[in-house]
Amino acid sequence: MSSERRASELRRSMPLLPISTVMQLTELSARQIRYYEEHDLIQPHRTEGNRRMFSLNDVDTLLEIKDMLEQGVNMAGIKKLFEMKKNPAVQAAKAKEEVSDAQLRRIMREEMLNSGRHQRTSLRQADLSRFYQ
Amino acid sequence: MSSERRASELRRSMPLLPISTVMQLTELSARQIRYYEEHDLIQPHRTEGNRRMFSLNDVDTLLEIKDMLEQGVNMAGIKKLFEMKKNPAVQAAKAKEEVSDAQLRRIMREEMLNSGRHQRTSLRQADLSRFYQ
DNA sequence: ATTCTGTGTGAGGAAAACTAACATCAATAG
DNA sequence: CTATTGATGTTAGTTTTCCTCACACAGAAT
Repeated sequence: MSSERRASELRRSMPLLPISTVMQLTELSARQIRYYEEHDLIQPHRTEGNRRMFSLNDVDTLLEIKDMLEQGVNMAGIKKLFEMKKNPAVQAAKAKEEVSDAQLRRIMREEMLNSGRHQRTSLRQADLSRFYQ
Repeated sequence: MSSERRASELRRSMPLLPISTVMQLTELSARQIRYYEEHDLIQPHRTEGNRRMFSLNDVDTLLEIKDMLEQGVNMAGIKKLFEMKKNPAVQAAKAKEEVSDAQLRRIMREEMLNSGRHQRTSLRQADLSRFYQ
């Protein structure tokens, strides 16, 4: 009944990684990573000495951001999509899997119109529906 | 069919963590971690700039080392135990789970006597059999 | 034609990590 | 009992990594 401590028990939200590691894992530049933080898409921890420390969740988020950018979505669009992900209506729909693509698109459109009174056109760059199956 | 990249796919042998993170994860001092490396119990990677980068496997190994030290095994004993772990005979026995405690102890004793012609007494500090159940 | 967006780059400064050396204190050996 | 060894602490001096801030720039949007 010896030690039960294991590195595999790591919480995905634990701040473990310096920016250099995250750069390698995501193939993003430090500039890009900091820019996305500036736009509040990630909130890495800070050490006492003000160094950013990233979690595995942060890495996943950055990979999603990279993906969307590569597909032509701009920052504003990504922000909206992330907000939407937190939306209880969307989450419930996704969880129950009782939505068709069309329905999900409608939910998303409503949410966008609802919260996007400003810069209404900012999402036109790409078809967002691609990002939810 | 979007991105399949995930931080959860991380190989446990990937060098991800700086020493500060490993210190927190293991509650070991930098001095201790470097000392164990000096004694070849871990082999962390190095960045281009000579910084140590640790894998999750390294963290696990360090936790094992800590465990053994706390139970009174000295470095020499830990080295032997780690060598034993790599021993095909022991591995096979463990894998097949067809060994009793007594049998495993005998295998280990033989291995110790075999490879430990020098400093035969260095392991006396603690009962090694505790470390294999 | 001008503004906005996302990213590159460089300067200057601070934090974190490195090696090497010496200090310490308990356990072991002689 | 004294001397040695083993594991760790501490400190000094250096190098690397990361930080912020500022300016540059190309392509897209207005």
